[in-house]
Amino acid sequence: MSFRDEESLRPPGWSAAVKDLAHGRDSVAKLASLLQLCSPENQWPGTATAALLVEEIMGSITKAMAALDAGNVMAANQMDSPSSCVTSNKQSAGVKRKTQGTRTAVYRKRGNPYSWTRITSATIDDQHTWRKYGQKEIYSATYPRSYFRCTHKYSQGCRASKQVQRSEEDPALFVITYFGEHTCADTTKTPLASLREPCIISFESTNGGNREKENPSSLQPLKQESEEEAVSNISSADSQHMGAEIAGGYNESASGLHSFFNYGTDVVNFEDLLSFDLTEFLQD
DNA sequence: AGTATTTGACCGAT
DNA sequence: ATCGGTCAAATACT
Repeated sequence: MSFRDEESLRPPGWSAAVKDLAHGRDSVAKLASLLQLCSPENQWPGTATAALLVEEIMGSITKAMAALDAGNVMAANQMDSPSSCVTSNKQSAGVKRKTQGTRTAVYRKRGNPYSWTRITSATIDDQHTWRKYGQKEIYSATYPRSYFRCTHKYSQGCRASKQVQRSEEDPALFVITYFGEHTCADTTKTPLASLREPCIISFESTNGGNREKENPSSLQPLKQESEEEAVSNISSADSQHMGAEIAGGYNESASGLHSFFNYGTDVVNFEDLLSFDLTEFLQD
């Protein structure tokens, strides 16, 4: 589909809305930069709250832009015939595997700006059920990355997914990157909404980042949702130990539970997180 | 038996 | 050519 075709599908004011959101995003980025200037000595009591609010605003903008984009994609899909899900030429020539649909849309995830990252040292309950569909050794990364999709991807067409990877700086931490919004019926809380639980945003590096306990009620009881098992192949013995340790640690003390956003340079660059490619967004 | 996970292969993006 | 995201058969688990 050409850019012009997509443009004609957009509702009136679509571009203006995107531009306004982009402006808001820039403003939030500036505010985040100001907050970053607050050293531990000169922080005022509302620093943490302000940081949380900044993150929430950013999340809202992210979701709004994602929603606009999703609507655009839906419109685009409606223009495509069902036969667009065809086997690639290579595939039909190969015959090694069953046919797979085109992955044109799938690969948009690489560099996808509509994502948010969470770092946690324990299993957390984001109120969604996930199913692991892959694990990959990542070049220049010590630990493998695990891939999860929403359990209701096929039953309800939920497009949410997440990636879990052990932190390079602190192997006890897990970096969880969420993609897409849950549209499934069992959604009771979005990952961002869950951040309304006691939680802190850190604008510092991982090593020096502020951490705060997450609501213990958010622990995930389901095996399939445990992040420590998500990277189980790092070392099965280690992960088993870890799983027991986390479970036991929680019962005895919640001190081991930390959940925070980190937009520091070591893990997630805040600018990167906010760096929608507006040009691409408008033309994609 | 049904469901979830593991893991090698496939293939688009860079 | 390489990397990384996804698929799907095989396997494990309940």
